[in-house]
Amino acid sequence: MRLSQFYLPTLKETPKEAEIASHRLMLRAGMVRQSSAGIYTWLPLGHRVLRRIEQIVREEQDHAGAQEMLMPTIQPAEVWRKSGRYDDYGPEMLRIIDRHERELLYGPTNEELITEIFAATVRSYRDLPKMLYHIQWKFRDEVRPRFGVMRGREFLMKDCYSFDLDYEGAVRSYRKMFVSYLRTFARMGLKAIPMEAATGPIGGDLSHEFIVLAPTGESAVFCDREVLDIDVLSEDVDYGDDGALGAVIDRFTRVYARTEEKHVAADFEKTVPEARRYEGRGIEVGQVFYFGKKYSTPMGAVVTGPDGQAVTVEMGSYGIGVSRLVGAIIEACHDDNGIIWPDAVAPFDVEIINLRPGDEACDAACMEAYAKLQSAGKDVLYDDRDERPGVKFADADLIGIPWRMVIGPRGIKDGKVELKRRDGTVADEVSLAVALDRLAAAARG
RNA sequence: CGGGGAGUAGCGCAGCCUGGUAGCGCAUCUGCUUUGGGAGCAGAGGGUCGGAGGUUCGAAUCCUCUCUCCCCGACCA
Repeated sequence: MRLSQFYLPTLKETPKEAEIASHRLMLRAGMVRQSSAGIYTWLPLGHRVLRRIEQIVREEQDHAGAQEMLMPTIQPAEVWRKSGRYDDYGPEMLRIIDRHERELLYGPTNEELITEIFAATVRSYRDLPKMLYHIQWKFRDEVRPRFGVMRGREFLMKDCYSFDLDYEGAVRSYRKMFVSYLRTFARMGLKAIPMEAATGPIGGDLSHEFIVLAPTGESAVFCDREVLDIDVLSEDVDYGDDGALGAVIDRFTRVYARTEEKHVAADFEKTVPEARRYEGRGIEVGQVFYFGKKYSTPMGAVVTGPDGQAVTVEMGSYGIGVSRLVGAIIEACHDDNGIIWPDAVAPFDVEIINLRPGDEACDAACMEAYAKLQSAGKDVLYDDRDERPGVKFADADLIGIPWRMVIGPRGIKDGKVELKRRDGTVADEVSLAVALDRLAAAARG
């Protein structure tokens, strides 16, 4: 993509409503525009990141054995009456009346809908277990939306639902999702720590929140630093091996890691040596619940068991805040000049900066790099704008593409280009050919 | 929902107290000069002053009502 053609309305000054880093940077980098309180338009740069995050979530869900589907945003009130939540959910639920005076709502979550579909279509224990998910926009009419996309009213969420014949099966499903969440967040370059959680209005008795450590997070968290160093990506997980899943989960859950609500200072001090105590703040990016028959009973999700008897299925639900993750990643990955995207979610892999458009040697080198990187499968942003170098550097820092190739007249006469990582780990002057080789070899994350 | 604050050009703001017909910086457009970290000069365009009523010869400014947005708190992917 040529930057001169790209729809990227960056801002030099910060709109005054934005308080926290991710919100400021998303507005300044031209990723989103606010439409009304807690509702955002995703501009091309932001949309690219959203899609990449969504894709990682999708791949890990599929890998864990879940199947993707798509439920509507608008739901009938009727199914919520059946579960008893229509009145319980309160003013957070956006209620809608259509032209026939039918009561509808914009879905804040989908337990009712999926359970109804399941109940209507699945008859036998032979069809179990099942894990079904979708990635769809939700609406919760928050009293006070804030922090940009981190607490919006409209947000993109992946929600998965598991159906099992018995408790043991439900726990197996829970474990699969637990491990897939560990992998999902790790792939995005995040340290997301599972912490014991309260179950809230969704109900149930087994739940963990996944918390990304960030100083501007909404929850206070306390954990053993040991949990920060666990690597879940280097080993390949066999989702069919319940023992292996249990072992991974145990490594995380045996050490102290709790949010404020569950924190007990005396336990923390007793079980964690002082040097390993981490106290900070975090952002909740996912939560997993086991809730048994809370919905399957009222909604009639019943299958025939092996003995011919009717069995009410065991369920769980598993959410990831996809749009919130965009903000959470920025909170965890930025500096004073802008965003520092982890490779896996970056909107582009490489940015080429032409310091002197119109200069024959610079233009030729840039076009060569642009073409070769693209044919090597890289997403390339080429800053071919007729702007001064300072403007280009400032914008590049702001939008935070992981790799940067700077091509200017000073270097090009010695046959050199500058190759830099936005995170500061690489800054070299090398020949164009060497730079291209190194970028071609660079992992995308 | 309790408490606080703000709506004036795309963004950031001044003007309001003490009414007299809207201004600054950045951005945008044109031209020239510049070009390795947000350039300089010259010129130009752009505003129902959130909205509705009222007071007045006259309202961005005073009064009443209203809408929207933000911040702190309580609640939440």
